[in-house]
Amino acid sequence: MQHYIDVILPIPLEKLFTYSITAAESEFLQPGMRVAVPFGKSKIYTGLVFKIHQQKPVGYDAKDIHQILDDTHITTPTQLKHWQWIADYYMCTLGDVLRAALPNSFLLESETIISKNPDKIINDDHLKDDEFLVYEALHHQSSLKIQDLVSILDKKNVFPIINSLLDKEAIVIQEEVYEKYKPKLVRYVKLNSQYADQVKLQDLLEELSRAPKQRDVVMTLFSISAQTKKPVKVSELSEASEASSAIIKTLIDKEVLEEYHIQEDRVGYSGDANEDSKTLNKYQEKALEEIKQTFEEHHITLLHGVTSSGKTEVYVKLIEDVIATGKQVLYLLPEIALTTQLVTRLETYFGGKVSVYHSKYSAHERFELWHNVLENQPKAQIVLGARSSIFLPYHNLGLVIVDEEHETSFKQFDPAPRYHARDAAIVLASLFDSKTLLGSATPSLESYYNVQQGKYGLVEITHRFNDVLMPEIELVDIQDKHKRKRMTGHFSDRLIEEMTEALKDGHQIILFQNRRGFSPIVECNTCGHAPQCSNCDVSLTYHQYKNELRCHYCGYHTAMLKTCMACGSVELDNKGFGTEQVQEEAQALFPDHKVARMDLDTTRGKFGYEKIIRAFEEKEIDILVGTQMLTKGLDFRNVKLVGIMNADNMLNFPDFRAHERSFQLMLQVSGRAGRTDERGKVLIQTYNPHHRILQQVSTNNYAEMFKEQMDERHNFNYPPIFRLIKITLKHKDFNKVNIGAEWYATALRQVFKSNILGPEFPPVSRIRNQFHKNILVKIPPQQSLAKTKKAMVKVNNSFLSIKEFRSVRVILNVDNY
DNA sequence: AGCACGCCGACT
DNA sequence: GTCGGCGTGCTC
Repeated sequence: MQHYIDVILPIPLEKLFTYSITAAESEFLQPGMRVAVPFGKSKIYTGLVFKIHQQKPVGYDAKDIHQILDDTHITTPTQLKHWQWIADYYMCTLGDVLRAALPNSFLLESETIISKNPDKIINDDHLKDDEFLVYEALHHQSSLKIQDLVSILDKKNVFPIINSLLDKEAIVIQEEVYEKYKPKLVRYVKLNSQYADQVKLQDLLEELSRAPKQRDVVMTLFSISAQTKKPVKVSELSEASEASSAIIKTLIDKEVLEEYHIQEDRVGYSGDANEDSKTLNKYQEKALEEIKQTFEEHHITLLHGVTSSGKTEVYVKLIEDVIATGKQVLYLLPEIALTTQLVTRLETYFGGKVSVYHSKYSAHERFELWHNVLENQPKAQIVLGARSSIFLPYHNLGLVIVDEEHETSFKQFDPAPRYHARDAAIVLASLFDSKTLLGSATPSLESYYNVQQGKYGLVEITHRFNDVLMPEIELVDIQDKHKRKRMTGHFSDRLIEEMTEALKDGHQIILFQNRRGFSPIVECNTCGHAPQCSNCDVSLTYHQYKNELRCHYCGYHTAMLKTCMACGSVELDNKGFGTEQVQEEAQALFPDHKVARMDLDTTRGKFGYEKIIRAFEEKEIDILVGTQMLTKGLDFRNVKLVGIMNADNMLNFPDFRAHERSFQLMLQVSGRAGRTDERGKVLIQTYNPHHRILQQVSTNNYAEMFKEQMDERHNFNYPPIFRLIKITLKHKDFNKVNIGAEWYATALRQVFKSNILGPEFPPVSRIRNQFHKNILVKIPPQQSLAKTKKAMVKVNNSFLSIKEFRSVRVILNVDNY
């Protein structure tokens, strides 16, 4: 009996690949193990065993596998089911999912190793110049890699030379696979245990007073370990105390310090005492009870708690319950919120049971966490992670928490799989037959809609922790201020007043300026009106090259207006202002105070973000100017005032979710104000203080916002009523994209009629020399998703079978919002 | 996706 | 004459 395996390869091909294995191998192999397999003429890839069977493939001979790479499966059957769901739902291949899911160090690729043919002596005369160079180099070095050849020959394509050398039997080549992972040992120091005793410690310090450098080192060690409550690395200590390694070595030799090694294990938390979780206040207590109740009837519950209501403590209680039963917990957060206080907070409650998974972590760290989860180790019982942590090999997941559920960064846009981590996490939980808790102060419309539809349970917390009042929100009409010449740059007199006041009392200020989109929208300087598309609920975008206004959704366009449609003014403006300008102006207004900026530019470095946060917490910064980054998971105690510089450019953003996003963003920023005893204040500057969303923000009226926005979504057939799939065509040839997109859209229209929008150029139509064009498929609520996708795949296949279009890249993005 | 094969222009 | 551009087709 012949045995075969179907293997997932990390390439975007629809098919699985079948290899033949021996009977012994079939005994040993299980789905979820990795194998190295030959692929194509010369490559060896790492593949994952998907299925073991005895069906001989028709039409080709299966190759033998190269090697088995694992002793036990590294993925679980549930995980493979989940991946299959992701591949189906988000219209990508299992290979795409595999590549996103496995830490890089699992996916070894082969490397070609070139060495001399020992059985043959070649006369140099028979070699051409390039060949001679290579052969010559092999005299000095026994083996060479492709990269080495490239640099020796200074040529890109070295394969012809390798081939001719092979023909002449001068060399042999070999494909080698490397295990990339090596455990890493790090040197740590601690005070020798004999000095745990206070008296002995006193004596030691006394003794060291004659060796000031050594004394410094010991003192620094104290302060570091007091601050971080973590083991201290030798490197850290020597850097912080500016002591040479010789001094530290002396101390170790004198047995003052003790040296030890730890296998570097991610950011494993090693502080000892776990703090007991906090007692809940009555609102939290009630919420907790309600969550447990709703879990009786629903698999998913939405926790809608105002900012600073202490949702985290409620999560902590739920997590405690679940881990007591020995199950695992996944706590999903937007990437950026992970770098902050929250991690530390959970670590103080759960200590070594928390593991963090996050794209900033190295391949090694991910590799280790993977194993810890797979082996169901206690230290990975709670995984705190960004979106990619949904791919880990959970065993018995008991609870999934998705915090800041409304965050759009849960959706991956590029590359495939273009999954939404919240939605994929819900599916994951259901595969374990366990519960999901979504948390947000400003839930996404889709989740709240699901509550309304009875799919999710709902629990609300309407009081802030310690009964701190919600900040007072004031709208400042800057159109009026402009008219009355009460503006200094972008600052209204009201804002300056409040800022002066806050600074006088030693409070801190946050100024929020959302970075505007790439293509500017047009705004009337007199009335603030921005022209809207007549078919879609979005603002039109100004396109300089044609001097026209366009809608990016339906393609509607019109010549650039000469006068404002609302008030007739000729002062139409399309200039934006960003955080940098705000920072400059704020500094000029308050020269005696420290103003800092937090946006993509200033947080680029590895710890840039933490540095600014730290500085702000330590009150080294009085005024912090920033973008949306400010809204995520930060807990500043001393902020009294939040200023939103211009609410309009958020509201007028050309996206059907602009209003929802603005509402969420503004409430989230507002939540940064007044977190302790004093009531905070929020000033929102706008040209349009009567805008419904601004009214709803100022009264914190989520229900009304939800209702009105849902009406809009109903009227314009947008999610969550309709579903969306975006198709992007890319090619470096402008015409090809144009003609191709037209063909594609026409083909789709034959099936879906008017539910196809576009093709339309995106705001940035050329990226990296590739032209882009978008088609939007709207899927009515009654229409089967599976059938829709099937029909789309069919269109896609016929498209790609047309010769001229074969080179056009097609990207399918399901739920592209 | 890679990567080889194959067919045309511009240079040592 | 070759080097190398990228169109085309294939990978178990």
